[in-house]
Amino acid sequence: MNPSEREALIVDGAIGFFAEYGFEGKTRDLAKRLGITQPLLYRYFPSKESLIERVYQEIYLQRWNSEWESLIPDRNRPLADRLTTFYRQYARAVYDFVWVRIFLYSGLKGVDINDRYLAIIKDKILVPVCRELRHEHGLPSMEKVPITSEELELVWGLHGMFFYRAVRHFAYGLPIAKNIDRAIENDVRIFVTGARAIHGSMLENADG
Amino acid sequence: MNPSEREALIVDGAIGFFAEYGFEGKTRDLAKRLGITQPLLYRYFPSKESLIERVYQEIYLQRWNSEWESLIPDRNRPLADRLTTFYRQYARAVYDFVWVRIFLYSGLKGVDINDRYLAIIKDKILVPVCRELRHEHGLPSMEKVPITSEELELVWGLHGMFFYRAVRHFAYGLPIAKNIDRAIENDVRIFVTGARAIHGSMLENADG
DNA sequence: ATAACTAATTATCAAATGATAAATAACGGC
DNA sequence: GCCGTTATTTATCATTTGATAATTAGTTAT
Repeated sequence: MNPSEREALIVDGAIGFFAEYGFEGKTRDLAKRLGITQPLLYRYFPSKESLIERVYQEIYLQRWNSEWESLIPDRNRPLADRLTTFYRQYARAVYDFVWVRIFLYSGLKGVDINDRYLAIIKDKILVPVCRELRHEHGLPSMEKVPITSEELELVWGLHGMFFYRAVRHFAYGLPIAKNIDRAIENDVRIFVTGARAIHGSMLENADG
Repeated sequence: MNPSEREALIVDGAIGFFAEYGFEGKTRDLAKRLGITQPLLYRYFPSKESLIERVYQEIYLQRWNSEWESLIPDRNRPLADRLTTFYRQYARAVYDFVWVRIFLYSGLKGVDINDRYLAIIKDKILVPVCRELRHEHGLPSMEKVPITSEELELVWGLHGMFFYRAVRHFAYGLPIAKNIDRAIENDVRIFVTGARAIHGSMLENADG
């Protein structure tokens, strides 16, 4: 088999394998799953750790759509629409066995790539959503009144509704809503409606 | 040292150790952390797996308060109060490094104790919350119209806001709200307000 | 067809790891 | 203080595991 093809096969197999067993999964078991011998892995990757590193790259870099970053601030559309659209598309990217589990395993392991990834979520999605909520609710801009930890917590709440659904399903094997699109629509409606009711009072007695 | 004391020390140490490194953590490292030799572990537990089993017992059984099960249906108090009280108390029990991480590690590992635990969450808390919401919103009782997967998803949403906060903090090391009690109050207000807005329409076009 | 190259396998190493056996240290009762 | 009991340690085993070296098999160019 030609090298680039074989390499892709190994990486693909490694993603599924580590997603299932965690990064302590044994190279021999991975090789068996791939139908190759264990030393062959070392012709393509100098060490197990370097293969794992490659798995991170593959998993994280491929599933982010930079259009989302311009979708959130697009005031031509109602905010609820933008949020629903974003989370539905995001679901198509990350409501996935291997993604969710590798994200959890690597988080528990403390890999730095998670920090970078979550910083993107925060800076490119959550903070912009806060900005839109301020605008929506006629509250002072972030330049005038900086974002508070309580406000950020509010939007992490929406993200939590979304992400915990995946944890429930892919980590704990529980059933989730049959109609994901509708579930996401519900998440967003609850969030938008609820946020309207409390966002204002939040900024009055802010303590950071 | 007397045996029961030593055993408790080992279990305690094991909880913290496995929470940090996962269940693939090495018995020698655990022993070192405890200031004892590795074979001594085997005088108290016949195998590593049995020690892990013991860790599960300790973690899960100790942190459930059966009073919560009667708190949720107590119609003398406003539902929002009951929910806020429950989640604040629950936070005191489970917003904890070792609990959250062992819960995640064991979930990914597929240990059956998680199924049992989550079944309790569902049957003793979430379904009852649905029942209260039905009552609150003047909707038909669950005996007349059985709970739908969409409704259950709604209350899992609140749970997700709550639990993902812990994941963010203890798995990914991110900062969370300074004032946890207020954050929980916000979760509940968003949920109750939002649910009021969508719960009714949910039961009309229900498809299970 | 054969040489050159390289993909892949077999054989193997050294360290790590769960577990056990034998030896030692500590403690309590008399 | 001596003796039996047991908590604990030292020494060690058998496997497992990541990694490497040597060998074989398969492909391509001439």
